[in-house]
Amino acid sequence: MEACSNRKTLVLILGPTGVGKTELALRIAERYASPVISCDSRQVFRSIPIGTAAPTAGELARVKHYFIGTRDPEEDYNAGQYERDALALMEQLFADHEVLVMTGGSMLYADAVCHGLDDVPAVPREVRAQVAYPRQEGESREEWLAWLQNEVQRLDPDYWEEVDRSNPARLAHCVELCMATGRPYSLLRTHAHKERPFRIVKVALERPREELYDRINRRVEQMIADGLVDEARAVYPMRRLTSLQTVGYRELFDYFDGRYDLPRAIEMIQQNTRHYAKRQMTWFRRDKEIHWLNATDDYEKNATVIDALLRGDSLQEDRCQF
RNA sequence: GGUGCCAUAGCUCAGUUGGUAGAGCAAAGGACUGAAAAUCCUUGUGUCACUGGUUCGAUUCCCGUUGGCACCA
Repeated sequence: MEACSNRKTLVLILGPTGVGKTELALRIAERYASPVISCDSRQVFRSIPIGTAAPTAGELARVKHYFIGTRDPEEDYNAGQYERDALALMEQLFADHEVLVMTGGSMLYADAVCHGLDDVPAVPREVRAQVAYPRQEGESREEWLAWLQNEVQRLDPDYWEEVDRSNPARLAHCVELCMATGRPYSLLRTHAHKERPFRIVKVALERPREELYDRINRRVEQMIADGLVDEARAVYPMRRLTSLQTVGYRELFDYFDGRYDLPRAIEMIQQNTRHYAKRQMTWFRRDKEIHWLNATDDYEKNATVIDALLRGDSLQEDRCQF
């Protein structure tokens, strides 16, 4: 334990959307006099606070937050950028904090902070435009997928052996990087886990499926009552942007386009949010570093567990290697 | 009241010339290294409304019952 002289600790509060992360994070942050560092790929953008369930003005006033509404939806933002931004920020903050609280549901962003992504160059927008669907007027999804498959086979046969060949997002990313660098993407994929100069304690909230889904359904109703439709209408002209490929907006864009009526759009938002929560649970379940907390327990009980984890007297958690 | 049509998965429906059934959607499980609230993969849940008959065997054919729809009164 004395080998672990560096006690700087990041407390990462994870869990599916709607489980109750925000309130727990605020209280833990207050308890440790830490700001809250958001780990959310959509709350970073301004103009879309309602649909992304961003912290409210009241919550933002309670505790200093980072990465909430700090980017323009027009910007390309991604997990790699977030890794750099978050680490730079934490380096500063650790100068006068022993404990920092981070929370959010963006799985890849959390992994990027915990062990880093491979070092890959940024892909110029022109290259992305060449690969993006549709490549020309009238191209079908099938044609695009077939083209991506061909390109990956040609440019990166090794990656072809391991990719999910029916997943256009994966294939397109490979093609973009091959085109941008002139080398196979698989050479960049080392999956080396970077070491961080601080300790990481990961907790995640869980609650019974039925209860979670009920909270999600009700939260969507509340978002509508809070003005989500107007918020979506305001960003409708930018609907093609990556930042707006987001649950709560796509469905309303379809409603604006006359694909279905508002009640149907609301049902779709609820359903897609449930799907999203399910994917998050699948991801987090696999992460053996996570300590699970019952979201239905009271705050005091969960805070006590977190205190214990921070003291390092947990079963196996003291994985500090400094 | 009469006649006709319908009743099959959570929903919408297909189907079995008699050998206990399958699609879409919902749902569940999974994958995941720069769009990750994205993207993709896998899985089929059933007293085939109820009762009786014919039959080796009925979800399928026949009688009746119940419920729904339509038309006629």
